[in-house]
Amino acid sequence: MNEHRHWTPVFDRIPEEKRNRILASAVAEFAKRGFSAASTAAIAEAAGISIGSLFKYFRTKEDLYLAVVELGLQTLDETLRPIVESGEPLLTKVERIVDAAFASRGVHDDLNRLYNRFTTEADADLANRLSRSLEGLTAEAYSRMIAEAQDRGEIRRDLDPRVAAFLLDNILLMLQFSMSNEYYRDRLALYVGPRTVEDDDTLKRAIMTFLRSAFAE
Amino acid sequence: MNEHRHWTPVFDRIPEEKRNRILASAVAEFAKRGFSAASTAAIAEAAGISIGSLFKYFRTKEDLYLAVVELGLQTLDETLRPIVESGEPLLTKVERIVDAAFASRGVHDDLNRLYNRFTTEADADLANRLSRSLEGLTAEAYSRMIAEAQDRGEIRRDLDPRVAAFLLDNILLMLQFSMSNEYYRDRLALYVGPRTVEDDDTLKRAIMTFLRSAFAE
Amino acid sequence: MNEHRHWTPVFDRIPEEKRNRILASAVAEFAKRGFSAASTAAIAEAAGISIGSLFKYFRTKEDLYLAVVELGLQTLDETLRPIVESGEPLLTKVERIVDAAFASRGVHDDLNRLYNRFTTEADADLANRLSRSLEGLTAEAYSRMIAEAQDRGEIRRDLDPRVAAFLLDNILLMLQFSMSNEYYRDRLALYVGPRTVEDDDTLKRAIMTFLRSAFAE
Amino acid sequence: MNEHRHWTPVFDRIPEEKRNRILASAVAEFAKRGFSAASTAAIAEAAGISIGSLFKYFRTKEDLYLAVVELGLQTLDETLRPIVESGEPLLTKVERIVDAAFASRGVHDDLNRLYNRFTTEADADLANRLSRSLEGLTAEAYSRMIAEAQDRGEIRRDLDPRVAAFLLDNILLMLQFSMSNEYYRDRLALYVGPRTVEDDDTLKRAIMTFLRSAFAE
DNA sequence: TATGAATGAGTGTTCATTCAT
DNA sequence: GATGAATGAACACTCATTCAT
Repeated sequence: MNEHRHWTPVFDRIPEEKRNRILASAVAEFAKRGFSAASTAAIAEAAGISIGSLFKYFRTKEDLYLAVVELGLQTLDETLRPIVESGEPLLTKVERIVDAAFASRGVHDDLNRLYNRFTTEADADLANRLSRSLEGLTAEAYSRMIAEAQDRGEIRRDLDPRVAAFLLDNILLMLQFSMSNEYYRDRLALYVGPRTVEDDDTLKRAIMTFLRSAFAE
Repeated sequence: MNEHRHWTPVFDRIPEEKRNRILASAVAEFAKRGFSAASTAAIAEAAGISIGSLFKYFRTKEDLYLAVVELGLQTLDETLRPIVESGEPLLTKVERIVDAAFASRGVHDDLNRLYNRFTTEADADLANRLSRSLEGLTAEAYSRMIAEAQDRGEIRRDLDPRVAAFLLDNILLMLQFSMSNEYYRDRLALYVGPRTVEDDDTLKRAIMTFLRSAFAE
Repeated sequence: MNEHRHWTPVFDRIPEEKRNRILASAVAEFAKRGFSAASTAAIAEAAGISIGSLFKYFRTKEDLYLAVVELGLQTLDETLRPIVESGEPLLTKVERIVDAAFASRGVHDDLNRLYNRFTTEADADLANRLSRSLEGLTAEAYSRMIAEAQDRGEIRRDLDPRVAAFLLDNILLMLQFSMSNEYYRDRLALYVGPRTVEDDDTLKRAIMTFLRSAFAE
Repeated sequence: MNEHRHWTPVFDRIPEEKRNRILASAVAEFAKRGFSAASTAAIAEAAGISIGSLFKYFRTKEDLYLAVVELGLQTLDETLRPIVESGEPLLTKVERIVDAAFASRGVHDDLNRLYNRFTTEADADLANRLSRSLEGLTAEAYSRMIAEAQDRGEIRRDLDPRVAAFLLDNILLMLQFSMSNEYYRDRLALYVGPRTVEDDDTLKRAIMTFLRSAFAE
C-alpha cells in the first residue's frame, strides 16, 4: 500500500528470464480473475516455480499484485510517453495512440485487462496513487497541447482545454479496453457491426474524423 | 450463466419489501467488493435474513450476482430509455444523460460501481448477453438518430453514424464511472482540477460544448 | 489477549457433551505439544468435528488456547478453593492439597501438564493475568493463615508469613507437576527411588513431616 | 534423541568464537520461543552465519536444541557442582545456591528460561536422560548430606533424607525459575509484594530462616 | 418456509531442510 | 567449507453451500 518496493532483493538476483516468466504468469492470472479470485498457487505453477519461492520473491499476494500493476503502468507509460512528449500536433499524437491501441490487441491483452481491472478494483489509497502515476502523464500533456493549439489559433477557442483533454482520453481509454475486455469488445461489435470491427483502417479513419471535427476550426 | 431466471419461485412469493432489502444488500456488497470477494453471509446479515433463506431464494452466489446485475441493468435502462426514446434532438438527449450522470452521484453510487465492475469481470458468455442487454439500447438509438440528423442536414455528413455513436457513448460511460469509482474520480480531478470537479454546471457546459463541436455544422 | 470471552455464542448453544469433547481434545493436544506445535486440525479430528466448526466456536487458535487454559485454571480453582477456604488449620489444608495432588495422577494428567506448560510459555501479558487468577487464591490464603497461626502462638514467629507461603507453594506446585510431567516424574523417582514413588502413603507422610517441622514450635 | 553427540565434526573445527556465537544465539531463541516456535533462520541470522552452515553443523533443529540444552545443563552443572561437592554443611550449600539463583537474574536469564522450557517440553525419552543428567547431581548430594547430618545428630532424625532433598530442591528450582520466567516472576511478586521482590537480602534471609527451621533441631 | 450449525476444499503463507554453486 | 535460493508439506483460517430441525 505504501511507497516501498514490492519485491524482495532475492527477486532482483534471479535470472531475468525467470523474473519475466513469473511476472507474466502473475499478469495473466490477475488479469483473468482479478485480485481476490487470483490464486497464488496457480501463478507459481504457471511460472514453473514453487509457492515457497514465489513468497520469497514477494512478501504477500498484495505485494505481487502491486508489483505487477506498477509494471503494467510502466509498460503503458513507455508506450505513451514517446508519443505524448513528441513535438507533434495534437491530432497526430492522437492518431498514433489510436494506432497503438489497435496494435496492442493480441499482444498486450493481459496488460490491457489488468489495467482495466485495477481501475475498477482499486481502493481509495491505491486509486489515488495509481491515477496520479499514469493519468498524470496524459492529463498534463493533452491539456497543455490543446491550450497551445488554441493560442496559435489552430483549433476552436471555446473548448475548456482540460475538459476537452478528459473527454479525449475517455474515448481513447475505452478504445483500448475495447481491444481486450470481453464486455467492451462485444459492445464495440454491437455499435459498429461485426464487419467494421475487423476492418481496423475504416474504424481508425472514422474515429479520427470524429475527433478532428470535435477540435476543428 | 444461461438464459433462465436467476431466482427461485420462493423468492417471488416473499413480501416485496423483503425482496428489495435483499437485492439492495446484494448490490451494495457486490459493488463494494466485486464478485469473488463479496460474502454471501454479509449479504444475508445486511438484509436481516438467514444464509439458509438466501440460498433458498438463489441457488448459488453466481445466480444472486446475475440477478442483481440484471436488476441494475434494468434500473439503468429505466433511466436511459425515456431519454433515448424521446423524440428530442440528439444533443438534447445527450445533455439529459449528462445531467442524469451527475444526478446519480451519491444516489446511485452502488449501481454505478456495480455496472463498472461487471463490465470488467464478465466472462465471454456473460459479457455477450449483458452488452446486448444494455448497450443495445443506446447503440441502436444513437446510431439511428445520428444518421437521421445527417439525412436532414442538421449535422456534418462525414461522420460514420455508428462509430460516432460508439465514441459518444465512450464519453458518457466514462463520465458515469467518474461519479462513483475511486480511480476514475481521482482521474477526473487530475484532469479538471479540484475546483471544477465540484462545479457541476461549468463541467457540464464544457462537455456539451465539446460534443456540439464534434457533431456541428 | 484481552479480557473478553474466548468462545463464540455458537459454542454456548451446542450440546454439553460435544462441548466437553472439544475442550478435552484441546486440553490434550495443548498439553501434549504446547501452544505453537499444537494442531487445530488434530484437535478437531480428535473431537470428531470439522475444522470449520472448530473455528465457528473459537475465532482463533489463541482463543481456543485461552479458553482451555482458563477452564483448566477454573478446575484447579474448584479443587483448591474448598480446601483453602475451609476453616481448618494450615497443615490440615496442606495435607489435603498433597492428597489432591496424588489423586490427580491419572485423572487430571492433561490438565496438570497444561498448567505446567502455560506457566512456562506465557508471555508478559498473559502471565500477569493468569498468575493473578490462580496464585492469587493460595498466595492470599496461605499468607493469612500463617500470620494468624503466628498470632495465636501455634507456630514459630520468626518466619515471614508471605515468604513462607511462597516456599510452601513451591513445594506443592512441584509436587503436582511431578505427578504428570515426564521430566518431573523421572526427577521424583531419582530423588526417592522407584519403590517410594509407588508408595503414596510413605511419600505423603514424609512430606508432611518435613512441612510440620518447617512451621513447628 | 539418542545418546550420540548432537553436532557434526565440522562444528568442532570452526573457531571457538564462532561456535559460541551460534550456541548463544540458539540459547536465546529457544529460551524466548520454545522449541517449535523457534526459527532456525532467526538463529542463523543472529549468529551471523548462513542457514546452510547451521545445518552443516547440526543435522536437524532437534539436534541443535539438544546440543544447546546439554550445554545449558553443563553450565548449570558447573555452577552447582563446586557448591554441592564442597565439604560445607548443608545449609551453607543451600545458602550459596540461593545466592547463585539471585545472582543469575539478568545474567543467565536465557539459560534459566531454557532450563524451565525443556523440563516442560521434554518427551519421555529426553526427560529421562536429562533428569538423570542434572538432577542426579543434586539428588545424590543433598540426600547423602542430609543422611550424614542426621547420623551426626546435627539435624532432626525424623526426616526421610531423600524426600527432604526432593522438597528442598523443589524450593530452590522454583526460586530459580522465579528469577527469569514471566509467570513465576509475577507469582513471586504476588506472594511477597512488590517491595520485597526488589529487596534481595530480606528475601534471602527469610528463605534461609524457613529452611533452617525445616531441618532444625 | 426459515433457520443456522456443519462441512471441507481451498486459501495465503511459513519454515525446516536440501543442494548446486 | 560456505552460501542462500529452492522446495513443498503443513499450517491456521475462510466461505459457499447443505440439511436437520
